[in-house]
Amino acid sequence: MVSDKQKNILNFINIFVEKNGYAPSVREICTGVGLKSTSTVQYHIEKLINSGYLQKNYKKSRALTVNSQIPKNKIPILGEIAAGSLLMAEENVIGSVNYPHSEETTELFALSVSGDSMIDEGIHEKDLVIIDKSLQIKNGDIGAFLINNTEGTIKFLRNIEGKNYLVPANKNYKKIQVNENIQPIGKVVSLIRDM
Amino acid sequence: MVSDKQKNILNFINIFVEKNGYAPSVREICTGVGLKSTSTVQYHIEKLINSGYLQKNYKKSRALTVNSQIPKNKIPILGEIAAGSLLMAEENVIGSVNYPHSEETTELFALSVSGDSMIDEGIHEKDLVIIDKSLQIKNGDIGAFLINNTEGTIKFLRNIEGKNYLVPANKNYKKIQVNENIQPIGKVVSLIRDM
DNA sequence: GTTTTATTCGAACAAATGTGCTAAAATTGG
DNA sequence: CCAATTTTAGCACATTTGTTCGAATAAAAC
Repeated sequence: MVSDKQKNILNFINIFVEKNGYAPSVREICTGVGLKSTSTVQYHIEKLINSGYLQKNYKKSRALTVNSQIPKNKIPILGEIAAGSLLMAEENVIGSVNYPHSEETTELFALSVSGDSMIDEGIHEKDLVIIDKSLQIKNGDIGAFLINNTEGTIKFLRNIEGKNYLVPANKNYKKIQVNENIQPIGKVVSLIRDM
Repeated sequence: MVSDKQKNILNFINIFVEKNGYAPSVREICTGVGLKSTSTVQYHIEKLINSGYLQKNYKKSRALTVNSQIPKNKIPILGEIAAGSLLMAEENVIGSVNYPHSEETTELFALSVSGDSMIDEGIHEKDLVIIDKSLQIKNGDIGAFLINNTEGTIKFLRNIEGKNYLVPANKNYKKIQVNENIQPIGKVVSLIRDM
């Protein structure tokens, strides 16, 4: 539907807006994407508008607005960690959430908490925990783990007498020694609860 | 430093950008704030630039950018609720945080939790609670309250035998009957914890 | 190869827009 | 009331900018 040149132009506009805070003029797009005629750019702009990627305001300068596809700062919410598939499979994405900090979102995802094994730490069922896959889980940290390639869980990681354990924050649950069936996913860096 | 008219103009630009996605022209500002001369607007724009509130690009149209004080979707974090001043005084804003939902932010603010009176609800010290001032606190809700115009606190609101109480979620604290010294601020709608 | 379609160019025009200058009016400070 | 400062206005000008038209070129379809 949209040609490479048009994607190119859309991309240029996006970058320009992000950098300058306002949209480029037709002529700035010209030089930006290597075209010599303003009407060529007009031609592509019209296509992009018809395809729903852009909006403009007749005869007003720098009045292009990009129909934002994916809002910034949003990270996927994963429902349950499906068997086998190690995370992030698009099928598992049940929504997205803004995350307060950090611009880079690739290593982050949110997991909806199930169960009450961390209740004493104030982590409730249905809370969203933000997990950073790039951060290693260290002794004393709360981390997300994958058990038997099936079940995702949030627990403390504690080293007791030289051995690593997943330790719940709930007297009704027991700690589990880390073995080959337990795979670390990432560190829990934040918690969001809606009420 | 900046006059009322200048604040007026800044506000107009902000609203315009939010609504249209691009900045207003000098003449649009003219009619927008009720001025008849473009040079008057120029005059104020220059002041705003010198004061650090605006930026512009010489001879480019609609190239005004507001030096965003509070980024979009970000809501102010209030440290402590100062005596007398009912909220939102700029002096009290110690930071800002993204909030996952809702575009409208005027009625929202975040409060850093102090104390452990709600620990059994999993609300910890230093957690951020998001408060919606426009939502009435109903029986059973967790709300933010102002006590003696001095101290801000998070508690359950519970109606017991026809009387309203602020009820903590911690056995070591006692419930307080709502009286004229207790003023509701808003409903707690979310919680954010960084770890 | 021919036709059709998509893309590009160049130039010119009109409108939108930022800017500069001077002077009047309003406000403030004494 | 007078002087200084701030604010406003009006107008003219140069530039930026979106738009239009016609034609040339390139790519795709037949």
